[in-house]
Amino acid sequence: MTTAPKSPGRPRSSVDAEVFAATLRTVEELGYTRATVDRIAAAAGVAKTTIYRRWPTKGALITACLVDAFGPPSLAGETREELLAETIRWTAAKVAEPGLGAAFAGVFTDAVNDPGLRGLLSTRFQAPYLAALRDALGESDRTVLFLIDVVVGTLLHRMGMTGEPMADADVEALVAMTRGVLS
Amino acid sequence: MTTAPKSPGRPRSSVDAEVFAATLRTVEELGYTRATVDRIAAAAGVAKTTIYRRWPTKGALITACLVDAFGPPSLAGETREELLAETIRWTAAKVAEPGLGAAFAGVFTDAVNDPGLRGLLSTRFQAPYLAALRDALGESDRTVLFLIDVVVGTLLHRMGMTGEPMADADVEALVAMTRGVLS
DNA sequence: CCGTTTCGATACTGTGAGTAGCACAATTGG
DNA sequence: CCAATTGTGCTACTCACAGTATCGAAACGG
Repeated sequence: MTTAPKSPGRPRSSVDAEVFAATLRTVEELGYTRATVDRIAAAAGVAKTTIYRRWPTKGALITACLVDAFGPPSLAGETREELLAETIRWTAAKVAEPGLGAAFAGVFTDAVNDPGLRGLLSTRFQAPYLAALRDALGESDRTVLFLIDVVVGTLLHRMGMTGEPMADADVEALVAMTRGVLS
Repeated sequence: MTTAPKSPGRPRSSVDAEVFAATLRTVEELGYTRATVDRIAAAAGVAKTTIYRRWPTKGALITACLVDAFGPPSLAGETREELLAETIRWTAAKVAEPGLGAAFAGVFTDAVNDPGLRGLLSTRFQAPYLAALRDALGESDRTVLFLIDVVVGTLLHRMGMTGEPMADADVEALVAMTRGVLS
């Protein structure tokens, strides 16, 4: 049991899912910058203060939203090459989902000059995938981090420069290119 | 002669170089977000209004600063492989220069949700390199754009996630990985 | 009923981008 | 020398948004 039903007082209304959905909806509609916390709160039918009671900053909210939307790492594939290829395709598909890519790029953007958010993003979001991939591929942290830089960096750069997610043909080029990285 | 010495009135004081230097200095010292236009102006010994008279937005200022700092594309190398490798090393070195990487990542970040800035960055900064590389490598726009996404995306992702530029060994891994992309 | 905690609403602070207006400086042309 | 013109510094604004404070009301357990 992870739930501790011991706490007194009014329980939290379960609106996390609604807030996450409203976040992605708002980001998809207005972009990351114009998706203000006020607007997200309004879209979720919730007071802004409620959001700030659960997530200390906008970056933390978006990070939690990303963690929720990406879900646990799915590691499928017979060989290591196939596993890596499927992971890249899965990442590309996630980034292409409405709102997700923009939210990712936006929070990443914010993180560049915000060490706190950078740590949060690195710990809560990237770390699980790093560990899972390291074990599944049997590669060093350094190699896996390099692969993450390449795959995520490429996908986000495309998204950022064009406003559109990467086309399937280019995703396959990415798959082919990274094949030689595995030891 | 591109200069038209025909204009009446007080000439512009030549402070562009000083402003660019102050911009990089301030970004290096305080990071992109805290490098406000007020602070950059103060560091350059210039009034904020003077900056806004020359560059309409902060993004435009940083973009101009990047164009100035990166300079024209240097295309050296006997073979196409060597040319690409040298270009990647040159890009990595530029991104690693104090302030430049952070400025690049910051403006890229801003551009994600600002179509105007995205166009500016794409036209004034990326386009010349795209054209030069396309001609020098004899590859399609699509392939060169893919390579730019990979190289720049990877370097910026590393910079963004760690706060530090990519180490030489990893740059060489990037060089090796992209070797197979050329037709 | 009571203590505790959350919720919604409103109002607020703080920061930074970008603008307006003005007095003064530096030019060109007569 | 003088007028017209344009750039500069300065001060003072507007506006948007992140994040905070406060307070009455609501929802639980005991």
